[in-house]
Amino acid sequence: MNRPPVSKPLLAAAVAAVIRRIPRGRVSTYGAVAEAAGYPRCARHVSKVLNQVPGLPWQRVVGSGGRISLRGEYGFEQRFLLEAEGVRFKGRRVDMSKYEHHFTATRRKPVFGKG
DNA sequence: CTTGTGACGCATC
DNA sequence: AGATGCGCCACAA
Repeated sequence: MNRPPVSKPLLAAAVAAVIRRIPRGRVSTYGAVAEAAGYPRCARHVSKVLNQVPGLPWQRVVGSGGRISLRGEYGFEQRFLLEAEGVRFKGRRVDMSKYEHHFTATRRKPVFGKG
């Protein structure tokens, strides 16, 4: 199933909003952020948003499996910032079993009862 | 229109 | 576990 081309501003806003929901000391992945923002398979765009939108907790977005995608100095910077907020690593990867943040499913339908 | 590129992700060797 | 290939998606040349 194809999807029409994404709208840049909408994607940027949605993705940025999702990234802002990642709590301190937690991480998410490019793919998961894209999906939670409503743009599955747009992982590559997430990195672009991280680049263009200032003030985001950019260090909390890592590659699948907890890998640091950034190369060189920026890679060290990201790891440093994450460890500074308590995220532990297993080798070169974030220990995702402990630190991956799972977004609460976007609720599209009304909920009855206590909701 | 074709080709190359990227803070991606998954399958395969 | 590390290296490669290929699909993905938008953009620049």
